[in-house]
Amino acid sequence: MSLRSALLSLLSAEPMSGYDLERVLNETSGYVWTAQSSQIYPTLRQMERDELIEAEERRTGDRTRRIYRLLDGGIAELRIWAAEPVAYGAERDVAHLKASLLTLLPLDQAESLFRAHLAHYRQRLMTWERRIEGIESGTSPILQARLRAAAPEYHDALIAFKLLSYEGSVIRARGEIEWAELGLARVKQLRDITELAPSTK
Amino acid sequence: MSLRSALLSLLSAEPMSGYDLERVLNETSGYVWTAQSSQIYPTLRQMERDELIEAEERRTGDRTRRIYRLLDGGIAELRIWAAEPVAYGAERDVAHLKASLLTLLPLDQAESLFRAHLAHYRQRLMTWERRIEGIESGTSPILQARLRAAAPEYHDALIAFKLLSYEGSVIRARGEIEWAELGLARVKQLRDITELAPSTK
DNA sequence: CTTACCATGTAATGAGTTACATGATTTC
DNA sequence: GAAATCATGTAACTCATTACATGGTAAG
Repeated sequence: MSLRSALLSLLSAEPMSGYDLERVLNETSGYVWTAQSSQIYPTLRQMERDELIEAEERRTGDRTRRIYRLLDGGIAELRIWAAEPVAYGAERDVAHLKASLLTLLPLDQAESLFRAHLAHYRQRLMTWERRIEGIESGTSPILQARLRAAAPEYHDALIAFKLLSYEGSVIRARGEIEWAELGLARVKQLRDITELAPSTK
Repeated sequence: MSLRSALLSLLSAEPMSGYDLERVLNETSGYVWTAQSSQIYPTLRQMERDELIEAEERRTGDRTRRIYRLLDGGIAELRIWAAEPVAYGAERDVAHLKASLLTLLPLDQAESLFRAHLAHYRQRLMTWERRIEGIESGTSPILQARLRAAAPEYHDALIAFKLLSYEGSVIRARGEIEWAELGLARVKQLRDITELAPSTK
């Protein structure tokens, strides 16, 4: 149900096509959820059948776009879902699993795992920080749409929670960077030990 | 392939049954991966067919246990998998997704989401910290098995990487706690604003 | 006129969850 | 002798990924 909620959430800002939703979900907004078109389009059709959303077909020459609009049922479902307590489940992380196997590998490969981890999350961190700036400076188009659609007394809350969402990603990215740096330090330590070992023996 | 690797990794410490593997994976070790028995047993059978592991059947009275032992092919596959770069994919988090929808809910419900988040990760944090103590004090049975199986010159690396794996979980839990506290602070702020609002109008 | 991007999907497969099934052994 | 826990699975289903299919429109 999470993808449905993510899509409904985006549609609560403004009506959009499946193509738009995919872009906002994956690129532009870098949301806390992602999906590919092959999952998005069927999900939209299903939500349409469930009367959560409604499509308006728009023609440009020979091509048809389906612009989806949120219905009352959709808002209701979104509210219900958001209010349900989170079912905290298993935490799985391939990078951390690999880290636990590093004793099987030469130290160089351990090092490159952490370097890649570091590079990845530094990149992510930059992305999220730029988004936060975008919200603070009012550049974010989806937030602008949201603010237009909402009564002024909700603007503070809208901005506060939107920021919070990205701040969560920032905190996480910082944690992963911290961990990767710890990993690199430990690899260095071990390298020093093994370099000393032959002479000690 | 991650579950296979997690299982192979545990079997590299010592031979175990499917039942043991489930317990170590989920409870005892609180590993960076989890799975239920319904997924573990078929996976073991498949790995047996692929000649990565080998089962020895043991009878206790009328009951049969299958004790799996790692084969050379299993170690090889584990090495290859660990050396492959991590395919960093989509990050999905239901709690963070819900947080982005909190404008739809009364502040009380926003608060309870963060409180639940806080409670959950405080619990987790305690678990991981206890495991780290267990490794440092040499109480962890699976680490003991690993150390028995490995040459002494690898002991430092074994402990260092095992610790690192848990430290990653600790860093993460701390981050989630930080985020939840930030969320609670923001809810409080908003509550103050909305309480003032009627008189301002 | 060709490349990039717009736009919507289907089909097959894989990974993981939920629910169910079955029975033995140990512990109190 | 009842309850907990040991022990191994099967079946149905959901969610997500990968690969494919198809064609239109806009920009250079």
